[in-house]
Amino acid sequence: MARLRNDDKRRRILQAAVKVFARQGYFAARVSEIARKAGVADGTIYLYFKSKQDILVSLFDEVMAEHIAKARHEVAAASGAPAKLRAIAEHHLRVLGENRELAVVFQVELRQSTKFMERFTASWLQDYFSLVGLVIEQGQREGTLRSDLPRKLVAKALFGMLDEMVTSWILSGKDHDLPRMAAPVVDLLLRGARAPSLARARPPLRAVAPLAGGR
Amino acid sequence: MARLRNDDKRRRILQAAVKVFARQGYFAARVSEIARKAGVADGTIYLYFKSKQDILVSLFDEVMAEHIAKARHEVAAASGAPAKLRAIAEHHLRVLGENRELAVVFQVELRQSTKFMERFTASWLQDYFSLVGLVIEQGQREGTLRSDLPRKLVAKALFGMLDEMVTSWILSGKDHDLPRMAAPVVDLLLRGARAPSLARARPPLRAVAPLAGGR
Amino acid sequence: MARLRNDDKRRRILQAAVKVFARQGYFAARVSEIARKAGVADGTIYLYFKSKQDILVSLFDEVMAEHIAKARHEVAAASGAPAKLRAIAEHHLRVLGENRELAVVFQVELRQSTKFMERFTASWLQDYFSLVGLVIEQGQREGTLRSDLPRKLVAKALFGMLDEMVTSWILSGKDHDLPRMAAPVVDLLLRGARAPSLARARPPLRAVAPLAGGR
Amino acid sequence: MARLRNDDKRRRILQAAVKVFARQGYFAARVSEIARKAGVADGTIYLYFKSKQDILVSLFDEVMAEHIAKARHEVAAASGAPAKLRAIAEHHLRVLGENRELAVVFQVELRQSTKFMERFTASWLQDYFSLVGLVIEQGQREGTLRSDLPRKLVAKALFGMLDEMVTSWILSGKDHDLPRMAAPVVDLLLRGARAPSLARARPPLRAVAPLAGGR
DNA sequence: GATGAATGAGCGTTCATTCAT
DNA sequence: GATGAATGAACGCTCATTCAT
Repeated sequence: MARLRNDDKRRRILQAAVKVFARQGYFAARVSEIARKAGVADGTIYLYFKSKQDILVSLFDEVMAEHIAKARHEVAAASGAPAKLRAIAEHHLRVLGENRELAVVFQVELRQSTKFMERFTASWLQDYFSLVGLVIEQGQREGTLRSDLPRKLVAKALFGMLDEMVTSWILSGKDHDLPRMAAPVVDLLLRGARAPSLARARPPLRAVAPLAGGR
Repeated sequence: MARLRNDDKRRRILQAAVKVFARQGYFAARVSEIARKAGVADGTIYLYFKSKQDILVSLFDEVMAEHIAKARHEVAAASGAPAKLRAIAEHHLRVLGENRELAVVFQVELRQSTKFMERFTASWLQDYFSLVGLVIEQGQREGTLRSDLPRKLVAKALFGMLDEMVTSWILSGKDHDLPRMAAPVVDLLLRGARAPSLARARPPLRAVAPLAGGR
Repeated sequence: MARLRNDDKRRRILQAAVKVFARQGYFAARVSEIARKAGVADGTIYLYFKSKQDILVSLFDEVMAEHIAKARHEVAAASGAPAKLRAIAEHHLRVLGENRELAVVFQVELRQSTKFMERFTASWLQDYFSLVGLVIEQGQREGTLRSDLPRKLVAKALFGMLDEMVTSWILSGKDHDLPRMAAPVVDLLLRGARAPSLARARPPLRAVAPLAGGR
Repeated sequence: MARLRNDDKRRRILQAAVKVFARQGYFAARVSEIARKAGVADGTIYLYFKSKQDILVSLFDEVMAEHIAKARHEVAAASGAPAKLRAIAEHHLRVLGENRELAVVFQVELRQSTKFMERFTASWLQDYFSLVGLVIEQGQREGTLRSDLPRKLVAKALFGMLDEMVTSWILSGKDHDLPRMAAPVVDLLLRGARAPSLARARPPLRAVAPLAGGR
């Protein structure tokens, strides 16, 4: 019971923090404004979090814990490495595309310092990379992906491409559908930009939908 | 003469700022420490820059102005879209790979706020994207790149991949050679990750050198 | 209770401010010294006042609010315009004569800028002038004051005379009794400096041109 | 020759200072702005004045030196104490009424601190008071002024009345003619505010106690 | 004499955090 | 547990003054 009430208060603080961090940026954000928005006293924040920074870190950890599990699940449900990569990309863009404020916090505020980024990298990003790595390995075994691919590099490349799509989407201010971009990104990653040589008789390519906006 | 002395002082301030921003982060950086490192009085900073933030913005603008010109030059010197893309990637990684502190400032500190990022995006990144866009267009005309490529998306993808390589390199703390990664990144972008289908008789791929390090 | 503590703290800050402003002048006064003298932390000042200037303005407003009421009361208690004018003068000199530090703040520090003075003039001084104006009007009706007096000018003159007495007293450094001067000042104002001529058959007074505007 | 050029520069600095002090107030005034307005370099100011404060003090001293002499002259030219008092009042109001900026500096900026005021009081104001004192003494001898007048108090009263007229005029923002007020002020001082009683057989005046102190 | 670039001391104010209630 | 009044360390920036040219 007390547990429930506490959890509720903690959640309200985190939700308020997302809004405030997104709007003002981490440094300009005032703990007292988070408290006001969460409907608690300033001091109460410190019953649930060690410090202002701990709010940001907790935010990140809890959102990640939730989504990394879901991502693994979706990957497992897809069959074939290409489909699994598409699932990863879709999940990545869907999670951030559904909540612009959260996306701002993840794309901008979490990258305030090498300290934060190292932490981010050491925990969640390694999981992300190894998930992609496993998918690639499987693709290589099943023959759908080139066997000479440097796996870590591909993982970083995929993350980098998607990350840029998200950042671009945030800054564009436009409201086009972010997850829609998963398909063309993965398509580019899989097929590459190079024109097929004539000798290879290829069917005409399905045109990729023109992309809205941006950055 | 006076010109020289001023320029020298301004440059020393900017150089000191790179070091201090890289080490402490923009917010934690103290103007007085930049002054100390530059060998000038605190007040002197304000003869050359309007504010602390103006130091960061000027840093960015001046470094960009210098390198964007060089990049165009190198692109012009390369022949064929694939080689031009490689030139872009190499330039990107070389500039940041040569000066880790500058790279930290560009990868981390400049992304402190949506304000900064919007500025960055509106100026330099658009140039970057349109440069890549032109190269792709040329590649499509000359038949080396797929004609159905969404140009803006490819530009963003390339930037995102390289950006992630730089960030990864910074955070890894290791000292492998960043520009070396230009080739495999562009190779992946051009050829894609997908295995060639058997029907297409392809020569064995040159193995990409295993990538060092990290993140 | 909390009310008491707050009021007490606020009062202590104002009292400390009077001392510090009087001794150092408003500009040279340090907020941290006011805090130290009031026995609170620097930041506490800003729980009660918006800014350093707000301390000065509040000081003025609160002292005025208190004394203007008392002055009206004393005026009401006196009978006849001459006695009422004497009451005003006595009150004026008594209030400032009782607290030299407060007098310094009122005579010197509050006149730092046209901004402050305009504020002062617009609020309290208008009240002062209209109080005197009413008394003069009454005196004219009851026949104790000349009917051709320009009321506003007399009000300004009385204020100016008393104001100079206070300033003079402050700067003299001596400790004679300020309120004692109310009688001779009012006597001079009432009777004038001119010697009575024994047989003076006086021509009717030329009316003084009505005075434009003012303050 | 050099003398001439210097004097010109010095004068230009003082003229610029009047404008800047009047507009911004002494503390907010920037030495560099005075320099700019005077058409000289910042450093040049310090060839003519010891400090920012010295500009203000010099301003005051030089304007006073000029006008006090003129005032004495005008007093000498008038015959009879009442006319002499009128001459003083007219001079006072004319000098300040002719140059609103100078008036602002004298009424407001010069009263920034007890330091300044003590200086002002010790020099020029004593001259003012003794000039008035002599006139009163003469009036008493010639029988035009009451023989029981406390001379110093009358001098202060006259100054206070005129001072308030000037301040009032500055703050009113209106542009009525200041010197015009000399006559009614002196008339009030001479005749007093009391209505003449027709058949008043007056008892001899109770002497006012001699006033202590200074200024 | 004149310049103006350089100096560096100095301070109002904010706000994360604490702790008595 | 919850409160919110109180704390006090911390710092970007200004500007009167100097002095090398």
